[in-house]
Amino acid sequence: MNVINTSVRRKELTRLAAQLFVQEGFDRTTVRMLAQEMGIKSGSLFHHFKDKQEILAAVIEEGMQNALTIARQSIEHCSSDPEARLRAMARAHLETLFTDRNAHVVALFEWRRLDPVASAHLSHLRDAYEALWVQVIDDALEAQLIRGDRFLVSRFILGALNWTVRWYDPSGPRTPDDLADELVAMIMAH
Amino acid sequence: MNVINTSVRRKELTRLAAQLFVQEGFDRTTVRMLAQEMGIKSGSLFHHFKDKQEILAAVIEEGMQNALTIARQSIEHCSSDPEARLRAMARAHLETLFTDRNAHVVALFEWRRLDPVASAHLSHLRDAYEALWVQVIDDALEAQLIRGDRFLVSRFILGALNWTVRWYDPSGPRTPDDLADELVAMIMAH
DNA sequence: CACTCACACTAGCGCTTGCTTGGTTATCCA
DNA sequence: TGGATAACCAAGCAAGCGCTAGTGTGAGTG
Repeated sequence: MNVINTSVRRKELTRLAAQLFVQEGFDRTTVRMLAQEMGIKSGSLFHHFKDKQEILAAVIEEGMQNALTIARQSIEHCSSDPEARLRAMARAHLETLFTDRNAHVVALFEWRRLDPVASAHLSHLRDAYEALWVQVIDDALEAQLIRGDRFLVSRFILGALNWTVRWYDPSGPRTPDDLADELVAMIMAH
Repeated sequence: MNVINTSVRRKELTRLAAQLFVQEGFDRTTVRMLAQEMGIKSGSLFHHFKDKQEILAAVIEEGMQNALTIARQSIEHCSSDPEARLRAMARAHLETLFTDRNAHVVALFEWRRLDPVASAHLSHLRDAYEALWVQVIDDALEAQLIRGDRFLVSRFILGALNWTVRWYDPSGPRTPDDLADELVAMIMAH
């Protein structure tokens, strides 16, 4: 009954749960469905997670940790040029969004199903992630790469990026990097 | 048991349902909760709607019809200048999004709960609405007001606009029109 | 060998769900 | 005045829900 996914088994179960949560939505996913997908009986599920809520928290935490790691790496291995950093951040966002799609869709659309304790805990991770964005956007604004109110600009950019999960088709001709570059080009003041 | 909201009573019930669906989500909203909010008993609810699904469809249809009406009016009462049209469209989108917020949040986030029949029917309304957008964006692209791929640009813009329901605070200092203007300014190529 | 412990099972409890039934009341037009 | 009709209610059914209790088992450890 851990807060974070220690065992390999639990990590795998979390991955399967994420898939079902995306497919059916958290509320419609029953513990019996989860158990079947995991190849066990519904009672056995509660050996790994203390309740259904904890499965949701595990899914979201897993996704957030990955996103944070990748975003930090992208920024570090990147020149200090504001445009390059903005592009790198957008690429990293979309990359995590689609390599780890299930977890992120759950994080975006099932957040409100978290109980207050888990929500408070995970909010810190989300804030840390958004802080990375704010800094990159601030730099871009200062360099006059883009224009506008820093609060609104960051919301619009994140909105446009997050909404991609609703329409983007990974099997289509466009790569996530294409999307990122196109978005940056669209908002840049030449 | 109508497809569209004919009676005044049903329209009012639909409005109340929309509010609850936003507050709790469709799945977590029970027919007993709905009935209580409407001031009737849960059984009586099925005199107005044949099942829970139909309530959802009524909510979404109501919101879509309103959005279409307002968007069409905005475009008509507007100069043919591409920038003015783009701005008008963004304003209309945000205006409906916040005057009729509940219905639109439901449409955006509970669409997948519709049964296939209702979904097919309502898809036509949604397509008609998006067609308005595509035309305005095409004009803006042709006038070189904005740059980029028409498909991606329209997705990004709608994404940024739709995502506002997740963070915008109507009691704050910014009006929906402020948001629309800021977004248009952000993506315009000066 | 005895012991622990992770993991799984069976069985089912207590409760909530969407929805139905059969009957009552208020309204309105012929 | 009478009869249709819309709107409502009390009661409850069948199914499904999250979760618990108690048990079995096979692998690793002293």
